[in-house]
Formats: sequence, structure tokens, C-alpha cells
Amino acid sequence: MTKKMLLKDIARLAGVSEITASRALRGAPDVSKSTRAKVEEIARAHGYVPNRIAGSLSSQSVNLVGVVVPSLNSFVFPEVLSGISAVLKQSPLKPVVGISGYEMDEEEDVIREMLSWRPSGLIVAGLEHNEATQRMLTQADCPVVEVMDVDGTPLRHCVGISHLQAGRDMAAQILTQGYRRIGFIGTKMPQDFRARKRFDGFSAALAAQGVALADSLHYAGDSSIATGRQLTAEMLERHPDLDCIYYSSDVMSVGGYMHCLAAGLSVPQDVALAGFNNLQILAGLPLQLATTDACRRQIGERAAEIVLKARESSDELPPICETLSPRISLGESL
Amino acid sequence: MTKKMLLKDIARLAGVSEITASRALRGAPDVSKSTRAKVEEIARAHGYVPNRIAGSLSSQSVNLVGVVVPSLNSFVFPEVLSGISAVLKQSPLKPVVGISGYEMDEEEDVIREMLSWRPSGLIVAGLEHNEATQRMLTQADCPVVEVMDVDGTPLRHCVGISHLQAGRDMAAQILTQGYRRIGFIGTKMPQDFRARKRFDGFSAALAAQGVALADSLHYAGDSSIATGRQLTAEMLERHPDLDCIYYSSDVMSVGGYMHCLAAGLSVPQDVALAGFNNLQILAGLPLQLATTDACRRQIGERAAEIVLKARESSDELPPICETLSPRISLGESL
DNA sequence: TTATTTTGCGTTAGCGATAACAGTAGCTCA
DNA sequence: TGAGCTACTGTTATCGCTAACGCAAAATAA
Repeated sequence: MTKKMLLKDIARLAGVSEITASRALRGAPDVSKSTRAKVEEIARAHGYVPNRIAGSLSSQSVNLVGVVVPSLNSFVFPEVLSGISAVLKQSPLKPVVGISGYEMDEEEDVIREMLSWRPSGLIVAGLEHNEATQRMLTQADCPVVEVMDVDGTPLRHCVGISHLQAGRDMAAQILTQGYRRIGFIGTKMPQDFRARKRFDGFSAALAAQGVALADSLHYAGDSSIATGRQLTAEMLERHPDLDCIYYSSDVMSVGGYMHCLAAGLSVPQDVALAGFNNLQILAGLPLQLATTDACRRQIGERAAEIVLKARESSDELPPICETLSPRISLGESL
Repeated sequence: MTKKMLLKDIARLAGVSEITASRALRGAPDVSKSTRAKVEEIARAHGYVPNRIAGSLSSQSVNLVGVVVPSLNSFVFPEVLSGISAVLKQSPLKPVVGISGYEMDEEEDVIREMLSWRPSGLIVAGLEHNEATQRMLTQADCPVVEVMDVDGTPLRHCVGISHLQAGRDMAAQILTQGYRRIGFIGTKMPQDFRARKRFDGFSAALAAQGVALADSLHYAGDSSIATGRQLTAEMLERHPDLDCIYYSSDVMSVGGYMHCLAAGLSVPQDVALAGFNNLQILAGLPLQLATTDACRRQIGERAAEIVLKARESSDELPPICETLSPRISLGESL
């Protein structure tokens, strides 16, 4: 292993000063073609990797954007991320992902860690944070964008959909289709605020039409097809007369569908199914399952654009809150 | 927004020197209980977030471990990541994820970016890198662990399985079950070296028994259930007499199964199916699909443990290469 | 009591890069 | 010919924090 190369070593080898080498390698102006070429050549030959820690401390700027999401297993956040990445790719900024595990205290740690690196922006999933986190986010000297959800009070910028409304809309659709004996299967609420909002919107809209939820089941841990299948089996055993089940996630509704396949139930004749998110796994199933598109990619794109815009504008950006409109697709299961 | 708080502000407010405040906040020794309490109190009250850029530059240490994977959409890497996170949680190290997009030049950029932050370790998926990347990894002054794959020449540390052998093993199983008219569906090879190795091992093992692949199809882009379904339909139309299809991923084999469900084919009587990875989506299907468990979580855990071990040992760790043994589960589809 | 350690805190000197300012040539132009 | 430019390159001073060492007071040992 070659000895650790510093900028000063490159500079010495190139016969120039440190600052000139620095400028050459950063593509800064005021360096002659020949000098730049020589420095680049030497740096490449020696595998020089600049120390961004020193560089960032000196320039007081970090080309990183923190992205804090609850999980990467849930199939939902990778797409938000890819929206973010796609937009940031047109800039020198890079996304850095942190996982909060659906826990506020973990979220606090992750966000503190991100902020300690003085990123150029921070994108956080959800509007619910503990008090310490709220203080940090408010005091942060970079743009902060809360994403996914607009039901609540954004700290400043916000891009998302109304999950309350999504729940209500699905209830309306289900009622319109004539279903009346309706069940709900979703995650344990304290962990997932957006799922809770959909549940609340859903049951409130049913109640407003004089329909009470016939049954509901809640599970802890990650959503999975297996869990969806199992809980659906349980629920249909308790209530064989259910004519529709709404799930807090497509992963779960696929599980429900798998139960129906295995049990010989026909969808939607025996029981109708609806999920949420419009995940990729819905494509390719023998039956198109009803769902609500959560605009995940678009949310990521818009959030990244806000970060970029804030970076360009010299003075602080006025608060931006964008509410996207999720679309229900009925598929063939409702 | 309060004015930006620096360590010196906290120190002044607490009536101590900067270094004492620093020690107090880091939990370093040589600080009295009362002083520590006072400093912590003031820091908390003012929402002070230490500047890790300055701290890391000064202490020449960064509590970050870079993790470079090709994609987060493929369902496979999140589990590697969670293995890494679980192990690192017992230490002060934090994982930072970078996405290479199955492209070597992108990988080079991502790795250069990570190394420029001088992480305490680097975990990279795969053994194939372009020349510049190899130089960087060799010269890096932190432990580097290549994961997922052991078919090739590790730069130093390595944890994974033999994909060649996985392909061969599945071929043996399929032949043992008596199948002879066999098809393969997988990703476009230049992008995914491990898929190619499985393909090579698979077809070589078939050939060794005098069986030629009856058909094969390759696709670009992410694996998906929809793609699996569609390509399976195509292949079975061309070769209705196929009795078994091996897929480079479970996502694809699930798609194949969906085609069978939709087309009224029974598995494995009409056609047998086998995938790879043992993804979570296999659980809960009406039929248990054959697959090979790729030990993803374990790979993540072991890689993280190597990074931790290298950190503890003062002198450089001797090369470690761990080959894990993937297990085939036949399920009900072979 | 004096010698010796321990405890707690401060002073000084960087970490490796970049911003800001300061030249120094070589040219142009009147 | 000399003022005024342009085009490069260098010097100096941080950036915010921590390592290393130093030093006094308190605690312990002899």
C-alpha cells in the first residue's frame, strides 16, 4: 500500500502550490490547461482521493442530502429514494440514507447524526417527531423537507399526500361498489402514523354512511405477503360473511389474495380486496388488485427539487407545501 | 432560529474551556460529574449539534462504514443491510449506503465519494470492479470487505457464497428430479456478474450430464414479477414442452408461477419452477417455490464483524475469506 | 509531614483542505 | 513607454474541533 497521499504531496510532485493543485482538481477556474493536466495526471497516477472532511470544513459546504426513512424493507421507500436520486443527479448533491425503524427515538439519533455532518438538505419521512427532533429540524441551517404525508403541521417544507383522504376515498369507492360488510387489516398503529390516518379516514367515511367496520386486525413488524395471507385467513374464519377487506399495504392485500387463491375463494365475488401504495409487486398477478397510488417517486422528485431550489436562492425559501393527488385504481378486485 | 451554536459558545456558557466541554459531550474521561452535567444541560437546552466534520478532521476518525450495493429495488440488498446494521449497532459505527446501479463507472464514483469521507470500513457487493476502483480499494486505509460472491479473486476480505456452485447445485437437483427439457430466464449478463455465474454453473452442470438448455431468455432492467410472468409466457409459447424453468431470481420465478396460475398450468406437473435468493415474497404463496437461500443476512453480519475486528486490532488484519453454504429448498415446485 | 499519585481542567498546536487576498508576468492600448 | 488588463499562481488565515501535553489542587501513600 502506498503511503497516504495528501494534497501537498500532489502539489509538490506537480511543482505547484497546494492551492493550485486544489483548484486544478476541483475544476475551479484560474488554472492553465497545462497545469491542470499535470496535476490531474499525477493525482490519478497516485490514486489520490481528496479528503472531503478537510475540504468541507474549509469551504463550509457539504454536498450531501440526508434522507431519513422508516425502513427499506417495506418496498415503499426505495422508490421515493430513486425519485430523489434522479433529481439530485443533475446537481453535485448526493443522497445519504438513514433508517429510523419507525421509532421516534431512533429517528432522533439518525437525524442528529445527519445534521452533525452539516448536509445541504434533509428529507424526512413523516410529520410526527419527538420534541428534540422538532427543535433540531427547526434550528437546522439547511432546508428540511418532510415527505409522504400532509395531514399535520409541516415544520416548513412538505411534499406528500393526504392519507386521511386516501382512506376516505377508498371507503367511498368501496361503498359505491355496494360492499357493506367490510374488514380492515393494518399495522399496529403507534408505529405507522400514515397507516393510522388511512385507517381513521377509512372508518370515519364508512361511519358517515352508517356503515361500521365489521372487523379489524393489527399486526406488529414488517408487512409481508405471509402475514397478509395469515391474517386474512383468520379474519375470514371469524367473519365468513365479509364481502370486502381493506389493507394498509399492497404487500398485505397480495397476501390476502394468496389466501383466496389457496382457499378457492373468488375475488371479488366472494370477497373484494383493496390495498395501498401501488407497489410493483401488484403488476403481474393473475388479478389486478385495487390500490391507491401513493405518488412515491414524484414525492421524492419534488422534495429533491425543493432542496435544490433552496440551495440556489440566497435568502431563505418561503415555506412550500405540496399536496399530491393519489389516484385509486380499482383493478379487478373491487 | 437561534444563532449557530459552536462548541466555544457552549463552553463559555458553562464557564469551562472548549476542550472540557468537548470531553464532557463526548463522554470522555477526566471530567467531573458536575461539570459534565452542566455542559450537557446547556448543550441540550440550546440544541447544540456538534460539527462532526471538524471533529473527525481533528480526531482523524470517522464512525461511518460505507456500504455499496447495486440497487435497493431488487429486494435482495435490504436484508444484507439489516445484517450489517444489526452488528454495527453494538459499536459506534453507522452504515452509509451508496448505490452503484449495476454499473462499474457509477460504482467507481460512489466508492471514491465514500472513501473521500475516510470511513472506518467499506463493504462492497461483488468482486468485479474496474481498474481505478481496484486501485482505490487496495490503497484505501480502511478495511474493505467484498461481499455476496466468492467466485473470483478478493482484494483482501470477502464474505459470500459461490454462485457458480449454486447454479451447479440447482442443476443437479433438477436433474435428480428427472427434468430434462429445461429453460433459463435471467438478467442480461454484463450487468449482473453473480447471475451470470449461476447461469454458467447451471448450464455447465447440465451439459456435464449431457443435457443442453432447451431455451433461455435475458432481460435488461430490474427484475419484477411482471417481467417474470411475461417472459415465462413467451418461453412456454415457444417451447410448450419445457418441463422446468430456472430463474435468476425469485422475483422472476414468482412471475412465472403467476403465469402458470393464470394459464391454468399446474406446477410442477406441467412445468417445474425454481428461483434464487429465498426472498420474503416466497412466503405466503399458495405453492412453496423452489429456491436457494443466498444467506444474505448472514453475509451482512459477517462483513460487519470483519470491519469491527479490523478496527480493534492494531495491525492490519490478515485476509479473511468466508464461503457460506447456501441451502436449496425444493419447496413444492420441483 | 513529605512524596507521590490521581483528578480535573487548560494551553498549544494541529487535522487537510479552501477562501480571500496578494502578487507577478505578459499583453494591450493610448 | 507606462498605465491598465488579463491570466495565473502563491501566501496567509481560518474552518470547528480534538490530541498531547502541562499543571495545579486534592487524595493517597510512605
